[in-house]
Amino acid sequence: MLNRFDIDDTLRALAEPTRRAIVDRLARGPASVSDLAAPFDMSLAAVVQHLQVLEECGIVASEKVGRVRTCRLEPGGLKRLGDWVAERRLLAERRLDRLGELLAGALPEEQRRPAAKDARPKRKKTSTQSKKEK
Amino acid sequence: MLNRFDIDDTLRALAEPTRRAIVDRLARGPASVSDLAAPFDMSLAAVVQHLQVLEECGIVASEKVGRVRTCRLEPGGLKRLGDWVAERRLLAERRLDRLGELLAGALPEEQRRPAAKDARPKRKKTSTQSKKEK
DNA sequence: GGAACAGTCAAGTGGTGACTTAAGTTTTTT
DNA sequence: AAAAAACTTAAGTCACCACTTGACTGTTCC
Repeated sequence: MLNRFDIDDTLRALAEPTRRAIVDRLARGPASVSDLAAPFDMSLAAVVQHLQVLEECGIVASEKVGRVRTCRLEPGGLKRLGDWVAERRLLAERRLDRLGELLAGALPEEQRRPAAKDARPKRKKTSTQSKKEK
Repeated sequence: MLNRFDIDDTLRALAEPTRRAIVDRLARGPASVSDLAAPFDMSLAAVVQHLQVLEECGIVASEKVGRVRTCRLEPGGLKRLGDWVAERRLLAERRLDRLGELLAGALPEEQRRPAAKDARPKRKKTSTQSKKEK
């Protein structure tokens, strides 16, 4: 229920320099829409649109009082992204750890193939292996 | 150095479901281009293009041996994003802490950070340009 | 040698999203 | 009451980007 925000929206929101600059500004404290718009060389309407995007994915919250809308960072927004990143890093790192143990453990110095699913006959062709990347 | 990658590319790369799915797959271990492409209902060329994007921002690395290109996660890629997020979260949270202390009135003034500068201008007397010069 | 495999390259297309301007609303100031 | 401030909404434009197709290169298998 509380997770009506998904990571896709979050990442798309932050994949934009202007919106990231807004986040940077808001990390230092709340601000009005006009304050947020001031540094940018674009229309106020454009900044409002950016704010809508940030709000729809839960990174920013705002509240209107009188004619002024005050925006602030919503802590949960960045947390969700941080968690997403941490998850993947952990997964990949643990995999590497296991691989390391495997390598340290029981391997002769024989040339090792990357965890082949099926054993393929190593027809070693000693000739030039052109590794042109790119 | 190794920091020719910037956060903009990283975030734009991950702001795309297919590329995130590729990252998820690679978090479980290396895979060939065809392996990566298999789950998707799109051309191989499209997947290759996604991989190029992921590689250009340092999230994925790959190496070609024979006719097979094997891709893997580059740990630094996700780390940089994690750091970026953590920075902002920390900034925002510390601000909230200071605010909380301030409200509680529990601090002798000499221990306080000069937070006054941080207080937002309630009113900008110089209501200069509501319209930009452009 | 030739077929199948694994990927690469280039050009083209459609949709999305970041802007614009222009007109409207609500609140505050004078 | 009128004007100004601070947004808000809508409609339109344009560039970019995800994806396609098709032709091509290099490698492995029979």
